Amino acid sequence: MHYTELIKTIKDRREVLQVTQETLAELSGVGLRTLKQFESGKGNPTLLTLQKIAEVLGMEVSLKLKNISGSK
Amino acid sequence: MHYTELIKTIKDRREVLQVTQETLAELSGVGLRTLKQFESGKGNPTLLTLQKIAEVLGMEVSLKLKNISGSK
DNA sequence: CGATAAAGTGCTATTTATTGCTCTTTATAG
DNA sequence: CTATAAAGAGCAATAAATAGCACTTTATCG
Repeated sequence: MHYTELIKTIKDRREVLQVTQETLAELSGVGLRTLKQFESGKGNPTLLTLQKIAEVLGMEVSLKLKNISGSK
Repeated sequence: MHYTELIKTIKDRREVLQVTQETLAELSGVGLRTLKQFESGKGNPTLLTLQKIAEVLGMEVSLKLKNISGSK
């Protein structure tokens, strides 16, 4: 997943769950400023920050192989 | 994927490809020190750093939903 | 139009990641 | 045991992420 895709995934997921940035920030323990920066495409969050955000949204950060045609 | 799993995934993948930390650092543009810290479990890399490392190893960082029983 | 809620931005202090250098530790091979 | 290669770690400078505060922008509603 490209950088902008990751952002969109988080953003979309948050909107599906109808959670505001403010609420997500509180629930995840990530600063509101950090979350805003990230979602507006201006951040380079640490892995920990990304994991905390993903966790609240019922998601997880993972690493997967590219190019594997049989992966689906 | 939990934090230690992510590290292990990178480490294992690097060893499968028989690439040293030094080579991976050069190819990815990430500092050797940073890579060493990460693999030894002492880092909290930025998303960009993780992406650069994963890229060279033919992998990618992704976000996926948890709890979906039918995901496999 | 004005009011409200949510998102985005400038500024800035503090913390932390990144990096190179050097040194140590841990295999592995001769 | 010695030599070599790879990985790990202390130290320190620099760059960057985090975070709060206040302000602006945008969208929605009455």
